[in-house]
Amino acid sequence: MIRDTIVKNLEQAAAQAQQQGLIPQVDLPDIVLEHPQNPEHGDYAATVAMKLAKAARMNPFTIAEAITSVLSPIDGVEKVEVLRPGFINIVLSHDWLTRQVDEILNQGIQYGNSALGQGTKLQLEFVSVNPTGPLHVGHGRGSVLGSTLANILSATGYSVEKEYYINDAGNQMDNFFASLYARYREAVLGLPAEMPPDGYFGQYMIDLAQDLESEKSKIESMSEEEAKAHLGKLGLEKMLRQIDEDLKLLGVEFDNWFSEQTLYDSGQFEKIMALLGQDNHIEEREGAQWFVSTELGEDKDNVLVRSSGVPTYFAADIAYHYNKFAERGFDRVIDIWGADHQGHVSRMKTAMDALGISGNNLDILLSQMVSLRRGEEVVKVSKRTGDIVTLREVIEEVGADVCRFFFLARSANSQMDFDLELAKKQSLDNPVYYVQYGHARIAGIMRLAREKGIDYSNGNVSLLTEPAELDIIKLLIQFAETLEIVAKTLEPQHLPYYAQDLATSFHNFYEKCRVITEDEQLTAARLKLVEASRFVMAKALHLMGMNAPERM
RNA sequence: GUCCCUGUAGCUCAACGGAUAGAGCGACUGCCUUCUAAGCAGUAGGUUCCGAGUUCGAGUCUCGGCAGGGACGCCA
Repeated sequence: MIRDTIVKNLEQAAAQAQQQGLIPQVDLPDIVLEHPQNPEHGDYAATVAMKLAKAARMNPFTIAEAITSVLSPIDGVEKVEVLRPGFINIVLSHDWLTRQVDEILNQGIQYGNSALGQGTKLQLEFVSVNPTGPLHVGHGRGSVLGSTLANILSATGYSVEKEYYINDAGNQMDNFFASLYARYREAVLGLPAEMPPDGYFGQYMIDLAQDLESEKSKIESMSEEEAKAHLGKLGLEKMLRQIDEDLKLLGVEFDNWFSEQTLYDSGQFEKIMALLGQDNHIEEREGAQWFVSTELGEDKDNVLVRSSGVPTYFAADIAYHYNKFAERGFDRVIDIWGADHQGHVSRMKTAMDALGISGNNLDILLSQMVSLRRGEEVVKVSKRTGDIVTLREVIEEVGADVCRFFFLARSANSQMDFDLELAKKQSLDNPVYYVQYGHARIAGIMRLAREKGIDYSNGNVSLLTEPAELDIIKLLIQFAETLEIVAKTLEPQHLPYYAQDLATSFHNFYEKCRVITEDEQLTAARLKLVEASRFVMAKALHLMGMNAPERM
């Protein structure tokens, strides 16, 4: 990327300026290039001179001049200017810019990819909802976040595996089994039954029981324990299948579904307990096994194994994460959790440190709560009664693309209102369609070009001189930068905003510059630009898991 | 009480410590004999919750308030 080239050259120039005694030998800050808002300030701007001013005890303007005076020429850079108080503004050359159109066409669908991740083996775990009920909107947010990050991290050179962790062991499973068995007795066997007090009371449990009606004769011949286990196994499978289907509606798929139960079956759990015990991180109190995390800087200690002998969720999660790093060899792990798990973040990292795995290799993103609204009316959600609006209902109501875009465009750590009314009412003027319409217009032009049999392969891109044309090119070359920003910050909202900017600049171009005209030379050049825009626009949409429609 | 997230235009939200804080929706004014008007151009709309501090420079960092949400269990 030219951005990297410029940074490297500026670094060399700064070092050289120091060697020549133009500026004092102080530590050089990382050189950061930004895109100035004001086009008069060039295409890139460096602020290094201002940052050096204090340590160097020099006027930033003088520092900037010193650096630029020894800066060697850079291919693609036309002009380097120093402006008060000490900005180094960089203007790209017209020739280099237009050449990028050919470059994009050469790279095709690869354009925008980078080697940033250097093949780092990375696991992204998200959703991981307990399979005891259907997904709701909040889960949709996490799943869109996760799948989009996975796409972008793959494009930026990480070797990514997407995983869903199935909590198929422990308390909530017992509860689920007991609830299902009770519902089955009532709904299928017509017998009295008592739901567990903290059971799952949603209507879906009754539906689930009725779906298993074909098991009736088998169940009747079984003991209660056998029946519970049998129904539970089938019910769990059905729940998982439903979750999988709902996620697929949103365009979310996993590479691996990992069962919690296997941690116990494989001895993984025993292993981490032994490891922690051996380093004196475990103490027994009142019959329970405690992780002495206060000694590692945590606010409190946490139970790993209850006095009943049943391990806690936390303990299983430690074993699970140990498995990710130590057994499966991931270099880096990213988890996406709901904000209600925030209290778990710090102790999880601490546990990793205790096992000799740096918690720094574990990133935990929290996706904040989503509340549903219908205009002024707040859509009430009650977990206890199971009275929830499911993710599937929302997708069916507003569409998967709208759903994905709305979730993506908001930073994960902001709570959001999802207004169903707005998502639908706006549907014709909404940013989602604005972006997709940009792609459809592009496709329309290319379609016409094909119908007319226009060969633009020899188009001369240097004929692209209109500001509207150059604006698009400048945005196209920012695509890879945007993907890297997302990969570094793990904040995918930059991509939908980029896509909107690109759509704006294309719509503007469309209005000002007719592509297919009598002028064959210009037509060919512009078709190249349109085709390059199509690659990038389609890729941006696909990375977000959205459709890039040919027509609308 | 402690900890985490948030507070930016009427609404929903952006903005690696940089130059004149931006989009979409909503409001108002223009633009369709042309490759799609699901578009374009323009106008109005801001004490970035409040107060201190750090610095050449703060919506962004620090501290203290205020407001909303969340977490503080041998639940997950």
